[in-house]
Amino acid sequence: MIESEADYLNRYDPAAFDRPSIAVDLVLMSVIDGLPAALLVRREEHPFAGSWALPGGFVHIDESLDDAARRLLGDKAHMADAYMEQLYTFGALGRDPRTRVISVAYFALLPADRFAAALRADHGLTLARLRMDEDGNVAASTDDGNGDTALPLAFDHAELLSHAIRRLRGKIDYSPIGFALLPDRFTLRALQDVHEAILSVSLNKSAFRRRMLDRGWLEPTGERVTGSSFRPAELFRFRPVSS
Amino acid sequence: MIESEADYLNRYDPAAFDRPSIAVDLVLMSVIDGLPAALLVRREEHPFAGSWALPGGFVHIDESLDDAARRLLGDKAHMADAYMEQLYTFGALGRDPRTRVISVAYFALLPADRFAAALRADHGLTLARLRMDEDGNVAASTDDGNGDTALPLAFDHAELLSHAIRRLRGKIDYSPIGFALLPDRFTLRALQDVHEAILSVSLNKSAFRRRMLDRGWLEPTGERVTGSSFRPAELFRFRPVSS
DNA sequence: GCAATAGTGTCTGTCAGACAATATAGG
DNA sequence: CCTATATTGTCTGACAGACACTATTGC
Repeated sequence: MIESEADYLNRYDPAAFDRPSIAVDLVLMSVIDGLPAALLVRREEHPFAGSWALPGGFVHIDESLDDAARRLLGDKAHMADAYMEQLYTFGALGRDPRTRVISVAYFALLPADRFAAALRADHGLTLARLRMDEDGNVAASTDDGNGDTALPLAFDHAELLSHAIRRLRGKIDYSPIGFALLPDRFTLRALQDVHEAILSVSLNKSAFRRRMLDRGWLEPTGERVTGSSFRPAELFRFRPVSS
Repeated sequence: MIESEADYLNRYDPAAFDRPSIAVDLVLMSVIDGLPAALLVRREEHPFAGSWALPGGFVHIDESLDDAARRLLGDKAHMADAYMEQLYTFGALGRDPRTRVISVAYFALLPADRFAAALRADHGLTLARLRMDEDGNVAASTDDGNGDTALPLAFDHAELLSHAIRRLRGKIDYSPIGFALLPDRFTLRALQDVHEAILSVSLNKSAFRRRMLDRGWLEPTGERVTGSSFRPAELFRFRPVSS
C-alpha cells in the first residue's frame, strides 16, 4: 500500500505530533522465605502518595530500552547485572493521571543474598512479599515486625507484578531461569523451594530431582552443606550449556 | 527511595526531554498453502525503499496501545476485529535511521479466507510466505508465478516476524489460538495442517485427534464436508468455554 | 540409638507416538 | 469393487506422582 499522506508527514516531522513519554519499570524479583518477593519504593508525592511503586524512570533519547533497564538496575538496585527480560508494555490512557506515559516493564531475577544486599545499600527500598490469588490478582505485603501488612500499589503496578509472576510461572519449568534466583552453589532442596514458591504448589521430591537431573543443567560439585545436624545435602552448580 | 530531583522534574515537565516516537507494527498472520504467512507493504521511499515492511503507524496521544493496534488493523487490513495480542517492544537505537522510534509489535491471527479478502481489498498488500531456519531467522518470499521470490525486509522487521512465529509456536499447543487461523467450521485435518505449518513438523494423526478432542474445545457439528470423492470429514466448531 | 533430612527404588496412571484396522464417499 | 481419505483401536515407551525405603550427619 502507498503510504498515506498523514503517515508520510508523521514520519518526517514527528515533532508535529504530541508524543507520549516512555518509561521503563523494573520488577526486581527474588524468592524470600518461601514467597515470591519484589523491591518497591514508597511514593511520597501525589499521585498515589503513600502507595508503593516499582522502581523506574524515563527512557533517554540516546539509549535503547534494554540499556535503560540496565541503567535503572544500577541506579535503583545498585547492581551491575542480573538476569533481565522484557515483560510487557503498558499503554492505557489513564494509567498515569498526570500525563501520557507508556511503560515498558522489565523483570529481573536476583538471588536472595543480592536482594538482601540491595535492601541494605538503599533504605528507600522495601521488601514486598507477593501473593497471587486464583484470578491472577497480586497483593503485596511486608513484614513490619507485627506480622503481615498490606502495601497498596501505585498506578497499574499490581498488573505489572501479575504479568511478572505469570511469566515466571510459565517459564520456570522448561527454562533455566530459576537458577537466577539461587546463589552459585545450591542444594536440590533449595531449587525445589524456589520452584514451589513461584508456582505456589508443593512438588513431589523424587520426581522433581529426577526431572532436574535429567535436564542436564546441574553439575554436582562434590561439596556438601556444612553445619547441619542431619545428613548434609550435596551442592550443585548450574551448567549453562546442555548440548 | 525518595524520588530524585531529576526524576521529579522529568515527571512534571516531560516536555523538557526529547522523547522517542511510539509506533505500533502489526504482524498479520495466517496459514496459506501449508506455510505461515504475513501481510507486508512495499516501501517506495528511503530508507529501505524497495524492501517490504510490516504495516504500522504512530500511536496517537489520545489512544491506548491496544486501540492503536485495532485502529491500524482496520486501516491496513480492512477488518473490524481479529484475535490480537501484544508481542514485544523494539527499542534499539538505530532501528529507524531517520529518528528514534520505539515500536510496539502486535500480532493478529486471521483465517485464510479473511486474509484473502484483505488482499483483494487492498492491492498495496503483499502476501508473504514465512520460513524460519534452525537459528530462528525468518525469510519472507512470495509466489510471483515463476516460483518463490525472496522479499527483503525493512528495518528490524525480520526480527518482529521471528518473535511472532516463536510466540505462536509456544502457544499453539496449549492455548486455543490456533482456531483463530481457521474458519468457523473446519475439519480435524485442517486443524492439524495449521498446527503442522506453524510448528513446521509433521504430527501423528491419531494422537493429534485424541489430544484435540480431549481438550474439550471442539464441538461436532454433525455436518460433513461435501464434494469429496472419498469419505467426507466431519466439520467441527470451536467451543470457547471448556469448564 | 534417635531425630531429621538427603537421596533412591518401585509401582502405577496418563499420555503421546507408531501403526494397523475399519469406515465411507464417489465412481 | 476400487481409490482415497476419515476415523478408530491397540500396543508400547516415556515420564510424572505417590510413597516407601535406605543413607548419613550430629548428638
